[in-house]
Amino acid sequence: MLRQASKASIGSGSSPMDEASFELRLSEMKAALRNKGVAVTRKRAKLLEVLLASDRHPSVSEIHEGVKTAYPGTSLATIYNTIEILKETGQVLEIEFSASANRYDGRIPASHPHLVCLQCEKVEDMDIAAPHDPLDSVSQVTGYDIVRLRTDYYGTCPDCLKASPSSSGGRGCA
Amino acid sequence: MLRQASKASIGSGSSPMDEASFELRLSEMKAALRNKGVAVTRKRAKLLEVLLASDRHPSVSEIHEGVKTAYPGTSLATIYNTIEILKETGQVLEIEFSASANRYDGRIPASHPHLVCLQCEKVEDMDIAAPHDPLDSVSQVTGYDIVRLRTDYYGTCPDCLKASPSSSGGRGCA
DNA sequence: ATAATATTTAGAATCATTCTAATTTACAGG
DNA sequence: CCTGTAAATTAGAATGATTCTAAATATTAT
Repeated sequence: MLRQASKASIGSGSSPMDEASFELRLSEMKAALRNKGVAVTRKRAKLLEVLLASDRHPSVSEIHEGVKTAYPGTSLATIYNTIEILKETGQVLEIEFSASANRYDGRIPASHPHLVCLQCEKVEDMDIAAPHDPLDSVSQVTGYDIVRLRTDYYGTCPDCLKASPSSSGGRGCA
Repeated sequence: MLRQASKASIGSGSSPMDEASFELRLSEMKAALRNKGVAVTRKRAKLLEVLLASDRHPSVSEIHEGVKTAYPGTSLATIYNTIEILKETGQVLEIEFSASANRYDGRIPASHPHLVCLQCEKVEDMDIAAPHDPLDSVSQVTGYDIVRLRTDYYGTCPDCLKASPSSSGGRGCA
């Protein structure tokens, strides 16, 4: 089972993630890497921590910045490499954008909807109950072997609405 | 109102679009351009036809190829320019990818779900009934001014399953 | 220690997209 | 019909995220 279907909590989720879940996810991710036969180096460990510590759904360069605070010489390529491995092991969810950098969710690597602010480019989890396992039903009805669902809501976040109640600005993503 | 909420037709939609709807959409798009004060030049008219004639959700270069059959000297920039105007007037839906070219839906410019084959990169409309106006309810619950929803299902299409029943291949989009 | 392997690196290459500055086209008023 | 102004179009350069490459470094098992 992926996510319970009726967790109807409300609104946008930007909780700082409690210690326990943090450590649990961290171990899961490390285990997944080891499982695949790749080493959990210090830089990779730091990358995982940066990824989990942020509630921003960080981009590769944001992660890079975070890792560099501990290991200044780290190359961007290392971040891209490791993210690639995490994708392969299903330990990170990639949220694609064509007009700006992709964003990554390491906390909840399974498909789930997000709220994307077109103005400030915030990306938040939207932990409203999703329909009722759309993946399965869509697979059955369409004949596709559905492996991933992307659902993103785009608009202006309450903060930006307060700041400038104008409508669409910023990024051109659909 | 955007789309009726219980049109529960089944599976993937790749109908060739009947003459009547084609002409109707074409006029709508042309009217929208004129309305904005931009001319419907021959190249732009051809672009609209190419966009509507294709059930592939074509990319900019596919559109470019189509326009070039009628106007060989057409520049890529013209396609990008016109697509940009269409986006501004809400006459085309952009389906973003970071690992490959964006795709465009001129037939149904409002937000709606698609099926994306990870192997052959087919993009189909998924005309299964969506929940029940998610945009409004999400706006109310989150405080966002939601203007656009992206819902895409990723997997392997029946054709590709037949050809090679292996699992995930191809593009790395989420 | 040593050899074999995996990791990391800097920088080059790629590719879709956007920008720029110049050229061409359309067209309104004489 | 001509002419001037604005819009449309163009080729090519610039951008920016991502991927690739080949060399350097670190790790591990023997």
